[in-house]
Amino acid sequence: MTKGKLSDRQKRMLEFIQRFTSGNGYPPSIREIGDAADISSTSVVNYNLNRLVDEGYLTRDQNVSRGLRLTEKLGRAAERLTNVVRIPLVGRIFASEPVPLPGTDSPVFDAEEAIEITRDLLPSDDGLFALQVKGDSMIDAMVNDGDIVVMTRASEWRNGDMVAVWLRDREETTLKHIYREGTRVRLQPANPTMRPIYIDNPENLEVQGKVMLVVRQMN
Amino acid sequence: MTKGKLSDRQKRMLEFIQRFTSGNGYPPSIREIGDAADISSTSVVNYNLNRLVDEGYLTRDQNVSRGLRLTEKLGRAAERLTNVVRIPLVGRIFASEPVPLPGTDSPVFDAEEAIEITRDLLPSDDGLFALQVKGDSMIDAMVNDGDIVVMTRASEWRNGDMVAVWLRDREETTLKHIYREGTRVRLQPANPTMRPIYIDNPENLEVQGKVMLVVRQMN
DNA sequence: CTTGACATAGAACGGATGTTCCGTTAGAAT
DNA sequence: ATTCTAACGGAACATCCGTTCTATGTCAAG
Repeated sequence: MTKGKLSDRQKRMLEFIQRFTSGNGYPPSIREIGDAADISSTSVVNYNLNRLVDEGYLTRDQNVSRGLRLTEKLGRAAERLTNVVRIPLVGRIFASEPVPLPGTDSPVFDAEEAIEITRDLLPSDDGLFALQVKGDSMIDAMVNDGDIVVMTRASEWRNGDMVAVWLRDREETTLKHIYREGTRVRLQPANPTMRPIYIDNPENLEVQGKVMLVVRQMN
Repeated sequence: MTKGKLSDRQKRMLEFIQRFTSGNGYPPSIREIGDAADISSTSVVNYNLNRLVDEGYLTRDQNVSRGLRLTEKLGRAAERLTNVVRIPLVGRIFASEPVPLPGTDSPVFDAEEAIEITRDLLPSDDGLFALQVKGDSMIDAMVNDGDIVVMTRASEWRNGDMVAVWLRDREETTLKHIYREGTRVRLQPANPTMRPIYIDNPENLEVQGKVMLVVRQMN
């Protein structure tokens, strides 16, 4: 075999490994590969698997059944797998109520509802939760009824962040860009035609989360 | 065990199976699960695996080493792989120019720039392309500068759809909800506080795509 | 108390699966 | 012709790994 080129057998093997793995959720055994690629001897399969390792298409774990995985050179299965973040949809967000926060207890698989977001849309990937906006009260934040807002629980914020805040005196939740200006805080609507709110008493301000992403689905 | 609830052991097992599988590319063996979940007996691991099958968290293949896979209830590797749609980012959208449409020639994977979206956010999955909004001119559609709009090329539309239209007489692109009303067409801004536009002459109206999804990333 | 369902532990069994060894063939180089 | 190497086939071997069986403890129902 010329270096860098694959024989027909090896191509069939790779193809089968890809198909089998994505179909079954686990890789094929040596004998299963042999059957699929018309190779009667397990040693030959083993031999060619090692060639494929040499060429950088596979990695193998010694003495482990089905202990192979495709490298990035081919299907980026493992990569894509981690490219999706599962975010629990913990509730709805109204203007008239504080943001419902997720319990710290709930592991991922207890969440009844969740949405999946590709990681490249998000800067970080933990402490995330999602809320569905109910009502038209967030239109000054350019957020519609039905939109899904993905937030981090982090209570620290930097100038310009869009945050969900609970205003104690007004008893109101809003989404605004937040800026510290000397002793007071400016809450700036995303809609540039609308006026900011100024908060002089920090007691009235409760930052409940930082908005990372807004998703709007048309039906 | 109460039906529908998981014991601590079972949670540990699931968590380990997830971690192991995504880390190694193949599922763990019964004994590996036992070691990780502090279970000395393989039969107990087997027993609890079957319970997890009963609860719908797993499927198993008989007499196959590492023959496990997580079900959709958790998020399955192979499924997640196909659960991502790659959408070409074909350009930017201005108010002052028609929507740039993707060439029919370019296959998905040749696109230099693309975004990946999980399929459950989208009703269909072909003929999709994405545009980044430039400028504040779409704020009446509740769409901000920098937002990404995912559209279908389909030129047919139904009442209530949000579409990208090119208005010939005004030489302007806008995003509006569209309604047929007798002989004329009503273009309704998403922002409920704003007034609709009425188009009497259908010649002036060119529907360039149907908006399926709007994504806003905060930096 | 007795019973039965449930969860667990340990051990043994046997099939599934990776590994190794030996022999053969084909082609290229010397 | 001889030699070397890559590739292959078959079989035996060792062990990895799923399955099964028996025994034990718990707890609520009868």
